[in-house]
Amino acid sequence: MFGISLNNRLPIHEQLTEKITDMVLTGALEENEPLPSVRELAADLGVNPNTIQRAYGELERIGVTYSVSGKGRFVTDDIEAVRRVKVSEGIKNIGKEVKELIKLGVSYTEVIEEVRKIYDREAKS
Amino acid sequence: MFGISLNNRLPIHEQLTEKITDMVLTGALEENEPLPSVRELAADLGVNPNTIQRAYGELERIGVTYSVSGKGRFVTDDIEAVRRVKVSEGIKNIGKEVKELIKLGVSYTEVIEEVRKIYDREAKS
Amino acid sequence: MFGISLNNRLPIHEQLTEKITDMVLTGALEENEPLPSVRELAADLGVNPNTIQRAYGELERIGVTYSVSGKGRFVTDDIEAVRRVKVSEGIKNIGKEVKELIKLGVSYTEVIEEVRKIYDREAKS
Amino acid sequence: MFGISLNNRLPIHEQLTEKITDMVLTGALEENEPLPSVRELAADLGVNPNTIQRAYGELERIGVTYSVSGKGRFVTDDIEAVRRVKVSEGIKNIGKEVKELIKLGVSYTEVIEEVRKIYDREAKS
DNA sequence: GTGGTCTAGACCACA
DNA sequence: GTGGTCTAGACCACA
Repeated sequence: MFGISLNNRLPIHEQLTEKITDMVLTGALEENEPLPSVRELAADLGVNPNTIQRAYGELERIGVTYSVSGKGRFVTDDIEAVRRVKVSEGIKNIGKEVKELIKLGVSYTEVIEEVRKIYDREAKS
Repeated sequence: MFGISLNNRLPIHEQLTEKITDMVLTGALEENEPLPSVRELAADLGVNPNTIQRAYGELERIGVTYSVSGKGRFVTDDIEAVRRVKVSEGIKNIGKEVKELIKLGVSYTEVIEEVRKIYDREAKS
Repeated sequence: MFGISLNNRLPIHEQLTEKITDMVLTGALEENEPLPSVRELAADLGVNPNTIQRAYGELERIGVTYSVSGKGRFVTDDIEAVRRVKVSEGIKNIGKEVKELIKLGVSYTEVIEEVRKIYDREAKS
Repeated sequence: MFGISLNNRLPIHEQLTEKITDMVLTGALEENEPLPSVRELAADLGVNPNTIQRAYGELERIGVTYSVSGKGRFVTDDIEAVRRVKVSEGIKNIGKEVKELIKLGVSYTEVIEEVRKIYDREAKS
């Protein structure tokens, strides 16, 4: 269903949260689209319902989904907002890493060079 | 002594490993300088000797320290090697983050702009 | 269960790490196969859980196993990678020994002859 | 004096034993040559006399030295015998490693190739 | 005294 | 129940 493989070292609930967020951001899940119920998804994935519950709770907390009582859970109607949050998180993380590299004596040019390489590689694929 | 605050969520042994690695890389600890003994540091930090032992074990595994039996532990005599490992780790991490941003539609120019900002800020301080 | 004899001079945790790595490489343990839980194996071997924990930690560090939180530990899904590491370690060790023999004046032909003998013996068995 | 650096992870007494054996085998120490006294060497190396005592004991046990009561310790008068022991030890070690590689599926030709490489490299230097 | 190993047992997050 | 972390404390080799 969700194509989630659980052999990772990350806690399952985090994997799920990440995966669903990813699907929302890539358009695999659309705005206001309903998500499977806790029980259904738990059965599908062969996972404890508590684990699904936890992932769904996190998704709601970070604004990826909303719930309508008695109806179920749905993808947010403002995916763009989620994207913005993710972008700013990513930039914050890069900031941390770059600071680390500065402390280690890596120059601006070297960092830029690395970033360029990645863009070249990814652009092709 | 080591100015280690243990209020983080990170396991104590990891905090210690990180802290000492940092001190080695910033020059606060010099090549071949002796580290406090397991028992001494444990007493200083109010922590169990096993926890120190574990951190010291990790430091040795990653090449930050070496131990001389019956004598104690010392900072590696090749700090530069540690630095190289840390740099390549940092670059790998940036790679991951940049890929993430590409997926989110952030352009090359925007990423570069962010990196430049950080360099400007850090260069001043 | 694991047929581990703990009468060696090697630390128990190292014996265990070695034994399990061996079982993985010889196919006695298959990819993604679950390992006994820390507590279970500790009881089986009459050894402290911490000692098992330590061995399991090493196995994870060297990529022989992975752990899924709340579920347990499993044999890596890429045994071939472990094999490659072990081969390169073995070759490095032979290198050291051969250098030693060269220093002692042993000729190329003599070393080769010894290697051939071992292959003959092992091929038969 | 003996050019021994003690920053290794090996116990000092083992380092000393190895170093002196090496000096005997390379001709740096000659047959029947006297060794420094325990006290003298301990002072020279800034090491506990017990440690020297222990190394000297091992050297005598493996036939590298002999002691004349009241006179001191001397290099064996049959260095060739020491060499033979070392050679057979080296061959035994290679045997172990080769067996390991056979278990890992490495072919005879590959091992030979590696040995040849090392000979080529060492022959030049 | 110094590090290395191990036992005994508690507590936590995760499932 | 399962792994991860930590405390408390013993014993050993090495110096």
